[in-house]
Amino acid sequence: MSKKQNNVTINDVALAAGVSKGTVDRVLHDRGEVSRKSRDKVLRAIEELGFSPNIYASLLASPKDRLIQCLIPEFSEGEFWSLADKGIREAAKIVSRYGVRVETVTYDQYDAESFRKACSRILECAPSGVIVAPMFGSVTLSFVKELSEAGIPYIYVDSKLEEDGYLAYFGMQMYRSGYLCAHILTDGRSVPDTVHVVRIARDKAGLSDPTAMRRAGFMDYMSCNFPDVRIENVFIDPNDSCSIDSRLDAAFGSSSGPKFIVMFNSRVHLVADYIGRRRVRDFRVVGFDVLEKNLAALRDGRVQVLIAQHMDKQLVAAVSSLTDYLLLGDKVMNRDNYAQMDILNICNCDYY
Amino acid sequence: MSKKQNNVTINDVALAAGVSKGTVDRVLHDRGEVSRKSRDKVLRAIEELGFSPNIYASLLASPKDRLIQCLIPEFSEGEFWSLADKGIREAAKIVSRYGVRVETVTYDQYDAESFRKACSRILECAPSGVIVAPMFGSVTLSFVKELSEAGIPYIYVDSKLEEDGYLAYFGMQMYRSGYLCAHILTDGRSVPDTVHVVRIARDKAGLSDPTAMRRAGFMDYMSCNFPDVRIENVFIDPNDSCSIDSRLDAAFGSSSGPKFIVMFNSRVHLVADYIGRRRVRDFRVVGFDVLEKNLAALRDGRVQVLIAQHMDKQLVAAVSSLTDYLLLGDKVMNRDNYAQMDILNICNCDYY
DNA sequence: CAAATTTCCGTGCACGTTCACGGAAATTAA
DNA sequence: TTAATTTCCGTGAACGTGCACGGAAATTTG
Repeated sequence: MSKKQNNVTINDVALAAGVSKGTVDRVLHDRGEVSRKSRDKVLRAIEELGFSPNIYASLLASPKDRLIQCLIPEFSEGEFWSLADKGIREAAKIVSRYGVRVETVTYDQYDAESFRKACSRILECAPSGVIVAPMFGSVTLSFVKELSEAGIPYIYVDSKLEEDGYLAYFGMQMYRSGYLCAHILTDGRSVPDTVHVVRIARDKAGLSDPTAMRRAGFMDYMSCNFPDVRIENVFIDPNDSCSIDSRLDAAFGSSSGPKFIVMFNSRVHLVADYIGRRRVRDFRVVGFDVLEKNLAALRDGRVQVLIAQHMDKQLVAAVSSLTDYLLLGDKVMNRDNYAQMDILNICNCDYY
Repeated sequence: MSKKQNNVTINDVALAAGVSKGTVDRVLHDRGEVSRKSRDKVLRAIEELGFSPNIYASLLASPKDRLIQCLIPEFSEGEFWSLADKGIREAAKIVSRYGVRVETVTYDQYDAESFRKACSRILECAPSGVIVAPMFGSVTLSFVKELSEAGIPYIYVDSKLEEDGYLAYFGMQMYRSGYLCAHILTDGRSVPDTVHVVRIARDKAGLSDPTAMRRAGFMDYMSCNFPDVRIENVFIDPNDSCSIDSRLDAAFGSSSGPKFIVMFNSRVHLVADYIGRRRVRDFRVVGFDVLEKNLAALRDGRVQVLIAQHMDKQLVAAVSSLTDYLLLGDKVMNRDNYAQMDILNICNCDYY
């Protein structure tokens, strides 16, 4: 463990180029006031000596107050987005060592106006970087446009828009996850005539359904591999809790054969509860996301498989990437980071 | 993005405690030569002011040449341990920004003497930290003992020993993985009378078999859930390539029913090749690890499921953790980091 | 050619730690 | 009491970069 390592400093470069360190610094940061000739000499010297700046000295000398703001939907304890917040808080602890603060800003995912307001609050704060889980396309577009103009880098999580200004994306491939869901539901089994897709979501017009692509992947797999199986959608209003039983009774009541059920959002535990209450037998349920309630259902056999992404880890990764970018400047990161699709069953879920 | 953030410096502490910064520094690093009274005053001042040292200044002022050495088995391109090396190289790139160098040191995993030599080479280098994939228990024990005495922290990967000096562990839970393997092989299917466990490994005495616990988990699941199914071991010498066909012919040749096959190390592609050559039909093969050859077999249906761990990510995590520890000093890390057991099938393997 | 302006560049302090050095204060020995 | 130790502590120079300041050199203007 000897001393020193990269001896070549800004001073060495200055010496080699026959200028002062001030000039080298100006070249390094592209802030002008340097003649062509000096610039070339400095650039050549940097190249020859293999100089790369000492990040510690650099960070020490420019102690900016850095703030990362994360814009995600509101959540209650145990809900899907609380996992994201857990990741954010974890990341906050880590990057605080580097002098970076992290804040969570939430909005009502069913209210575009609330999203808009959260956006403008963030723009007022003028943070060093932003992480956003977008729900409203057009609002998001104008938001990230303003961020770009203010020179604030941003990262998408959960889903992303078809534009090109983002620094990185962390999320699942929704279509593939639906395809996988269908495979897991059916592979190696005798599939009943009807498969039920339970859809518990507020059905407001104009909202882009984040699970639409997932449903598409599911349908494609089924129509390709089981063209004769009927896919029956069961729509349920999440606000009307007593409608769950009646709607599911109506859907399942008639037949007594095996029931194959899938759900595309994180609320499969509601179906599991129904199964528990009604003592349903001979069923196969595949759902998404590792909420506590879903895990409980997995453990006692009311759900067979959960397809999960590590939402918390994704946010840790997003915050860490953004921090790296903020501190180290260049993008060592991948731009698109697709979350792993984890397959959880009763056997491996305790080790997730 | 205003300036400055944590104004309280070592000087403020010194002022508040009525001593000099030198004394504060001595207290901070526990290097003695401080009276009880001064020590208490400093400690109280730190507490009151909520002082925490600026890591950049700290790192700048103590430019040690830090080296992490990683001790893993030798490998050829595409083999299991080359994935680990890939992770090491990736991590090396990341942590080089922090002035930390990373080296891979390899040994012959079938030759204890080679392992011993690699250990003493590392001890000579006196690196700042070590990551070790242990294969020989007793040699490893004396190795880590010497590391401890030299004050060199070490991290286990892949497997760990029953001792208490390690900084962290990154690896799979072997027993659980065998249990999961059995579940995946059988769940929801009609299981044949005989299940084949193909064991391709050099069978030298005195070597601890890293897959022994995995096999135990598998056997426990089977004897619990399918007590009547016979588990037939098929031993094959990896050096004698032509023995593969004859041994497997002997094992499978007689019956014509469905064949259930598992392997506990990463060489399931050898069985897949046999299946391809012999055009075996009606089989279910479950194996481990995402080698390129295994993935190819998964893609064209010669293997149904692979249970995988992200060996590369694990090593990235291990190197990063060790770097954090080396640079930041305290252990923000978890001690035991159990790798996720990923279930790969033909449907999701391309997105791994 | 001198003065005014612009372009360019060197100097030196600041950032907050680490640590060697030397010396003051306290303790012990003579 | 003085000298010799030992214990304890303050001082100040690094570490390498960022940036403000002021001034020299080059250019333009009158």
